[in-house]
Amino acid sequence: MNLQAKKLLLRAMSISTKYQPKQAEDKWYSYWMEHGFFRSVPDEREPYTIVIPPPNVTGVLHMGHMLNNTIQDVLIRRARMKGKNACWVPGTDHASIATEAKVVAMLKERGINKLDIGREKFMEYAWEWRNKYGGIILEQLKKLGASCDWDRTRFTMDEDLSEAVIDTFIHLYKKGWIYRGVRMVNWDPQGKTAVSDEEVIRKEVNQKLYYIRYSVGAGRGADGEFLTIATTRPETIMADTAICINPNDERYKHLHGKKAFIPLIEKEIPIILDEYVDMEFGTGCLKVTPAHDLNDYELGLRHHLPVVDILNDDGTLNEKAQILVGEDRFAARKKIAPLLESAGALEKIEDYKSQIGFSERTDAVIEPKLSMQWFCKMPELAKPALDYVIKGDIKLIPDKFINTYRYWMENVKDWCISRQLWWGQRIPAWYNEKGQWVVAKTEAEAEEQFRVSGLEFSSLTQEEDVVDTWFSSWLWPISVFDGFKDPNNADINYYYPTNDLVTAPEILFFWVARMIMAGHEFRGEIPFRNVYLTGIVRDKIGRKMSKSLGNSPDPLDLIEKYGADGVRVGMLFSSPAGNDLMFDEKHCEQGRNFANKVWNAFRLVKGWKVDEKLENTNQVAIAWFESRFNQALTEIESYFAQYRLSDALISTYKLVWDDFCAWYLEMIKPAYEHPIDRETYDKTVVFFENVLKLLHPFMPFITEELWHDEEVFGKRSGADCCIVAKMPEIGQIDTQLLSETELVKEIVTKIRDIRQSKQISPKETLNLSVKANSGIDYIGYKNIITRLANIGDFTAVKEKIADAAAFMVSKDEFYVPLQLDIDPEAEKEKLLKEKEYLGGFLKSVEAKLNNERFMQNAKPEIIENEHKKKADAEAKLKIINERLRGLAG
RNA sequence: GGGAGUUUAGCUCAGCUGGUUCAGAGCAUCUGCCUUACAAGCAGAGGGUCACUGGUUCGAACCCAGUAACUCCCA
Repeated sequence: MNLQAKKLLLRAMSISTKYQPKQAEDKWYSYWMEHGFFRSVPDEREPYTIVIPPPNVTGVLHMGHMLNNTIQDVLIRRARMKGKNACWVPGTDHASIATEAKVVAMLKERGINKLDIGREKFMEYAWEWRNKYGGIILEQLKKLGASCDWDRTRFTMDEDLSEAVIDTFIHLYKKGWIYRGVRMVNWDPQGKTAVSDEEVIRKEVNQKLYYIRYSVGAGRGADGEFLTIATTRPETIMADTAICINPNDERYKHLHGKKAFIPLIEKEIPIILDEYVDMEFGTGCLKVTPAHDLNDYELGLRHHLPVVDILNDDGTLNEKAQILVGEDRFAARKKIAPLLESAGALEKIEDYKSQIGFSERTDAVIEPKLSMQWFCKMPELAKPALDYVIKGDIKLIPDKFINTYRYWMENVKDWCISRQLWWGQRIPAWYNEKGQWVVAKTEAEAEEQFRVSGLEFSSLTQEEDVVDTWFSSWLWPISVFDGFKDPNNADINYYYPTNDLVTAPEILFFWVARMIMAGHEFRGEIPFRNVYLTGIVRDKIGRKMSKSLGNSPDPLDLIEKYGADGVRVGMLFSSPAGNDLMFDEKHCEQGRNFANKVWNAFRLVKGWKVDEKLENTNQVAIAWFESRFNQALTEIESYFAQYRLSDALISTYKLVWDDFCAWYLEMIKPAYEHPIDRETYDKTVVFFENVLKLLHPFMPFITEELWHDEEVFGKRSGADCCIVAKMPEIGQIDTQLLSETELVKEIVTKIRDIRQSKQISPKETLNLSVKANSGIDYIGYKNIITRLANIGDFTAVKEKIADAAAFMVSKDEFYVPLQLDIDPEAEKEKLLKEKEYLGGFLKSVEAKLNNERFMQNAKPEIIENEHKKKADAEAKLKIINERLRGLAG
């Protein structure tokens, strides 16, 4: 049997050489749940609170959620282990448009039309849908290990939360900050609702620019006088109510005061003058369509033009268009071109690129449309919300977003809060038969108001519209703690303001800014202290990961493949705050490999047998790792304080893989089938426990799994879990020991290098001598060096040794006597190369020291350092010269 | 059109107040290894005009100005 086969057999018999995440994940997640470790109730400890950005109830977990929730879970687990009362509140958002669209689609499949069944029946179906599918995403979060307090799960349409929406609506209305009016809004013809400016996504699109002739003057047709306009929307010419030219445009001076005729329908419209018209664009003549363009609408207001709206709510042409009635706007656009052509009114068609608005939720092309909507005044809400961020009461991480935030808050427009949908909180306004209205919480209160103001009514009807989804989610940090219904309850007083909010920069204005406004308006304080803005998860070639592109891996598949811990580590490896993350599955693989490394390190320690009689020969290694651990811990704490999670993870990774596994465990590892002494073993077990704690926020499952190994850690009580273990605190750091050990590592590496280059097997024992010019006591590290480099004798000498491979570490000389011939020429070449380099270095240092201006301007410690560099280099040069002389002789 | 950001090794990114031999890490690559925890591993190695051009400075990846490319936000 060869070695490979033997090894495979051995593996099959003992515990697996590979970490198997699956069972551990299910087991420990249930265990944590059963023991209520995620549960938080107010107590005497300091609270640490995060409210989840509620994912859409229609949503399924995507990579953005993975990143976002991994970060939140790392923060919450860390806080928990630092002795805070950690509370992470989960929940979902009802997402008006998206959900209503799904339900409408579902009904359509069953042959049911929303309008036929009416509002109440529709809401029944919608609730049925959400009860069936609404929780999926939260279940998926559990697979990731999210340690949310599930008992606190909220939904933005829960009764209490909806009531808060209605109450705040009434509150703002009474303050005069909510009003109703006809305005140009962004109309989504597919969702058949208004959407806010923020929900419109502008994209550049290839279009056609149509040049259309309008005949001019009384004798139209006869003398053939016409003017030409350029438009991308020929199907709206029937809604034109004027032609506009720039009064300064010499080409059209003769048209002042004349009339033009819309082709096809031959409707007479005035030619008006306004400097708004860009003489350079198109022909310099602009068709004015107040009903279907925001700028035209404003132009129309200035010139008192009538408004002719030729579009239905679904984007088809209505009878006011006179022609193409019933056609969809895009179909009409295609069909009108030949009509114009045959009427001799189409001059030419050009290709043209321009920005068009699309609905964020339905991706339909947005139609500017005049309609009666509800608005919320923003300036007074925005002012304090801006101040909190400017003054630093709320920190944005990274702070580069402050500028963007400020710009938006200083240029904020009134918020269109009504939506022509059913799924959501219905606006509490009540109308009589004449269309007069009041705002009231209930019909009875509304009736009372009508009576008080002496208005007649026989029956009242409630406003059909619901409020914008964000009008409920802006209350989230308050409403999840019942802060509206019961403003002084124990929860809100304890948990609010929350600590950290982790979200995507895309919704900084949509959501974050408005939560700050709501926090100030309804509680007089900030809703959270820090906003951690994650990047967008992109694929390898920089495209945003999306379902429609099909470039996003299914997160659950990733978890299946690499384990939840592996995926969490993979997500965090390259995700500094605010920077987009170029996702590569390779990172998850690296995360999985890391878990496996920890697993195997544990197998090693677990396999050791203690011999109580043995003496501890590992004091130096133990002292070193202790210092190294504390040094790394200092670094990691500092990264966390700066929200540099990626750096914190990388530091942890290196501490565990390089320092603990590659160096420390190798330093103390007993020879095969040899026992270990009690003291070293016990210390190592403590180190391992500390390592597990440090790793836990990043890799909760494997750490919990190992934590409970009875053989190594003994039997633990049911509540003694890694998830609630106390995070290690920074202890003593022996800097001299640390720096000397770095030299020791260098010695070991150099010896390994000699073996590699001279083809000496690692199994062959070599001897080593040191001529320590620096005065460092290398013999004190004898145990470490002999074990790691397989050295037999290690002695200190006063003179150099002949017939030995030589190398230098710092300014100390090391000799490995070898039977082999040493090639003096190669040796000489190496030394000369080093000498040349050192010479150059020394020259540059001396140049600095001889530079008067450097000596005048540089800080004293810098100068001192240059002196030291000089002395070191000179010492080293001296040794090299001696050795060169030795070789020559 | 306005604003912000990015540009450092093949890839993803660090590099803080300008000052160590400062040009770094991980991944990938190459070489050698089944060495009794781990081949999902170990040992070693190579790899960069710090986008470009100027300036400030005793000294610049870092500060300033300009240029280019890319990204995002707003109109």
